[in-house]
Amino acid sequence: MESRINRIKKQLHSRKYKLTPQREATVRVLLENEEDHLSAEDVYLLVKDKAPEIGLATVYRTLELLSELKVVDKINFGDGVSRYDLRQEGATHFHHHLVCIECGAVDEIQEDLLGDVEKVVERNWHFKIKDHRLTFHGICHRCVSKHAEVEQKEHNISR
Amino acid sequence: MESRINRIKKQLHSRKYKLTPQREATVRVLLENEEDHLSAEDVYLLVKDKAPEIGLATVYRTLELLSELKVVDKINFGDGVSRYDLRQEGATHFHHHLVCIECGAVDEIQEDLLGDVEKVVERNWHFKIKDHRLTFHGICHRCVSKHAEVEQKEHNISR
DNA sequence: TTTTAAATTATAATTATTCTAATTTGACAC
DNA sequence: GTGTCAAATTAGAATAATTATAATTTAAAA
Repeated sequence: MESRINRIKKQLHSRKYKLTPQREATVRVLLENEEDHLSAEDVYLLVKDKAPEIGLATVYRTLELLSELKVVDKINFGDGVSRYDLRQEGATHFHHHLVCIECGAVDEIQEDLLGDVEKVVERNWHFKIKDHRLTFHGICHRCVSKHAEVEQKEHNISR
Repeated sequence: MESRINRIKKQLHSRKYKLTPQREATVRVLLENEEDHLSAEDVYLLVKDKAPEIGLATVYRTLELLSELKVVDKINFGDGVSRYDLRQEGATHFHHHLVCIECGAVDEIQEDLLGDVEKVVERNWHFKIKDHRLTFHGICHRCVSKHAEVEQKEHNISR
């Protein structure tokens, strides 16, 4: 964790930005909640525990800065809120998401599934791809197996 | 166009909704601007020409209703605005987008590029896919060729 | 035509995000 | 260590997008 923060600090410095306490607290919150998909408000509330004097505007500015540096990616899942997701260190592309329309869970796919598709797009549409957003909407593995259980029960009853 | 509206009317009726003049005007605007990616506000302004008494809230409600019916898809390209995009009749999935980071243009890809990827996701993640959102961010063919022109000019000068 | 649930309007309220102006601070030069 | 100053922060106001409310109107079935 410390080394990760140090590397982000260096990234900031190389672009003449400072790692202020507020920024550091924000980064720590993101690292500690790596698997979540926090909104600016969520981050703000969590950062307040570490640095109670921080303002919401600072959180927004910090998240925007981290987006610029490609430390986080900003994404919108269709509710009206932007969410911020840590990018894996060294990853050149944003990872993919599975959004469950039943329970609302958001799972991640770190594998790059789009290599072939991107080749086709670059060749056929003459479009130079810099990044992508890929989200699947459907039913997550937990809800799918919940359905299976229910069906099993119904089957038992009808015997 | 009329037949398309009639089919949408039937879709509404089959779910016990009415095709009010406001809704019809909204659908017409969407059909007339099929290649654009209009925000609710954009739609509102265009509908006002046809039906000046319409309110913005009605446009929002209508667009939400059309989303439910899968006549349009709601999408967000990262500016804070939701945009509404007509789905091709009979298409089971939303089409893909190319967003140019230089000129802001949004182009569409109607081809289904994700067939194979979706099979992999369903098999490996046990996720039942219902829909998807795929957007590429990069440089559109127009801007790419603009770059090429500039390079050509620079080359000519340096001769 | 009448009836009635559904839809609309105008406006207020809410929510997310950005801006502003005054103040504070991190980091470098001395 | 101290002074300096651009960069960053804060609090709060402003803006923009979207949704809710309550009174009124209307599409369409009987």
